[in-house]
Amino acid sequence: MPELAEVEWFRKQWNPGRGHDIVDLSLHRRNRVFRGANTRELPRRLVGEKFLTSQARGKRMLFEFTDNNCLGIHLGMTGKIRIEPKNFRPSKHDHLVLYQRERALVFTDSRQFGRVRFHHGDQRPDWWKIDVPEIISAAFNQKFVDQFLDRHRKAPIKAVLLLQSGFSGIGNWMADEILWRARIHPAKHTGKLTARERAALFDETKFVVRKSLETLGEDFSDPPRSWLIHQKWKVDGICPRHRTPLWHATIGGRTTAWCPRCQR
DNA sequence: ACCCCTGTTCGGCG
DNA sequence: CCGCCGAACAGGGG
Repeated sequence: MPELAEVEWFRKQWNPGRGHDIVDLSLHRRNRVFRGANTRELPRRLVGEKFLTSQARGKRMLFEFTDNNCLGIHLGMTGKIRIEPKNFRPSKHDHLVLYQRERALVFTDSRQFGRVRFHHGDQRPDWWKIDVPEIISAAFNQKFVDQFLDRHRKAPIKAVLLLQSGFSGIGNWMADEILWRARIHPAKHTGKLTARERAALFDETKFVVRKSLETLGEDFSDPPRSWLIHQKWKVDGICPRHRTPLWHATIGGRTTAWCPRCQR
């Protein structure tokens, strides 16, 4: 389920463990979620250290520990983060468990499209340095969006909204929500967007992200009832504006829902 | 059985 | 070299 707002909520689930030592650790080092990670060094370095803090960038999360250790976690399609009691016994898909004296911090992912990275050193790891402006930041402005759209003129706008190098943290449902609000057909090629459409796209991206963080990101509560997300997966989904039946197609490689009346 | 999936990466192709 | 597209990854649910 995770796009930027859900990622933000999952990240906070480990907050009760901040300031407490890791006293033991469980992982299955051959699992695909650890691809590229040094799974011998990870337990050796982390046990005995204190979990300090965490942050998110788009769909990526960074968890920081004492002695210059950090974990990067990406949730992929089915990744989840949660807290369990200190005597928790991991099952098949609980790939990483950090045990503290009072609780266990668990990362689970049935499909293993997610990923766990580990880094030790006083510099931030290269995979965290990637410098894409967060959508809620001032650096994500109309100029940045226009330049990004210009670099991808031949692609359908739906596909461009899914590119993490420009729209950091946007995924399939947020992309559809933004296009519906901005009244842009998802298959429209980016180079054909008018200046008015580009401005709407920028405004609605900011709006959808901000409102999603206030609801899903805060306490996992639903976004407003008037949003497209509540209709897009229904067989008989309708446009929340005027009840026109939604259309569905694969655009940009992903299932897409839109209103044929609002979005042309 | 068969088809679907809120993500990313890689190889082929134009 | 750039950028677009489809396939692959893996497992659970309808």
